[in-house]
Amino acid sequence: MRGTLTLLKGLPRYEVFLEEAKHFPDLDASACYTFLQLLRTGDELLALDEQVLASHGTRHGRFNLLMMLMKCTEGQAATPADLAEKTGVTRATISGLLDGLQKDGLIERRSDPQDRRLIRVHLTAAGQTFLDKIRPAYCRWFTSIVEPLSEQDRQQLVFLLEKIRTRLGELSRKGGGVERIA
Amino acid sequence: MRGTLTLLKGLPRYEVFLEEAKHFPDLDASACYTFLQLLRTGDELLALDEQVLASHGTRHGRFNLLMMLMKCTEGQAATPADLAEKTGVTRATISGLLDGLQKDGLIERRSDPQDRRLIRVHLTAAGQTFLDKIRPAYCRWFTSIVEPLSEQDRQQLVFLLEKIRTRLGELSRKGGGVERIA
DNA sequence: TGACATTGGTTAGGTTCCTAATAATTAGGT
DNA sequence: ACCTAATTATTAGGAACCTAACCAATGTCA
Repeated sequence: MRGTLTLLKGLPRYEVFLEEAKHFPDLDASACYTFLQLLRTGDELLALDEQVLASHGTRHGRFNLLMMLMKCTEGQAATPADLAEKTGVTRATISGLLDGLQKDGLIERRSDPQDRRLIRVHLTAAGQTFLDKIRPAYCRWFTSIVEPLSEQDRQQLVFLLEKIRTRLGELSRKGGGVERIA
Repeated sequence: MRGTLTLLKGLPRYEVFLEEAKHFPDLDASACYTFLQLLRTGDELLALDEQVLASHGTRHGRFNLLMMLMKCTEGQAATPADLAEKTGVTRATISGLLDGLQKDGLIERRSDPQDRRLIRVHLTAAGQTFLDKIRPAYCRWFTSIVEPLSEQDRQQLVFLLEKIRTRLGELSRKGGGVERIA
């Protein structure tokens, strides 16, 4: 959060492939263009999201974890393994994130008396306060992102992305999606 | 590249916000849903792309750098600063990436006799060979991603993403896009 | 009861990114 | 010419992720 106009990023390998597409007719130009646009949008969105979170003193990993903890208040408190599965990172990563959050007093680790292998992770009052402070601004930010899209645009976009995600799911179940298409 | 069915990832804070949207009517549910879908698709696409590159023995950073070097063959060879700007990472990161690529013999650093501060980065024959070997498979992979979309779908998707990216550009020029919207 | 695999959390070590500080070189102004 | 400012590449140190290896606690089953 220094430069503020960093993040022009944009054009890593994208344009290179686009140029390729002109010289090699066997390369499907529309596929190339669509993929690149998708990849680039995702990249820029993630980067800006990270930047927004950073401006509030947090990061992707920590924010996800806190949000997940807030959700899991009913019933037994979550264990690190639960959190790993739900946030999609490894248990080792959770350990590291919890260390940081605990040091900042946002979460607490309590060992489970029933099963002494388990750790129960609790959001502290400070953690809850922190989330309550951030969420309104975060909601405003993501609302402003999709603001230029009409209601119909949004439905269309969600529909198209759903198709892509379905495809991604198919491919990732195989060996990374490359060997499969021989 | 071990688990092959890793990458279920998916649902970090996304669902949590979706649930929020029900309880707080001031939270625009369609904006929320669209944003989350976009973020998640981007995340999954990037992750799978990384995995595909890894299966060919490379990674995002290195691949982008090599592709960029391949493009910049005409005229003076690129300097690390050029590459940093064009690939959208810092110069420090470029230094690290070049170290790795040089160790693997894919690039060469030559100092510029005119301006002795400058380093000229050259793709070696091995580097070119490496790229030539990877690109066809990479093209097949990304083609397969957008394959389920019709030509019209693709145009529509690119159009919508362009709108989003324009918005992202506007917001990132200000202070991360949050302070601006008071 | 005792071997044995399984499960949960952590640690160790590596990677890619970042920011900030550094040393070397060039450019500008007087 | 000389002092200062700007610019280049690099290093140092930190964060978030990963895989692999580890130990403790639990479950299983002869």
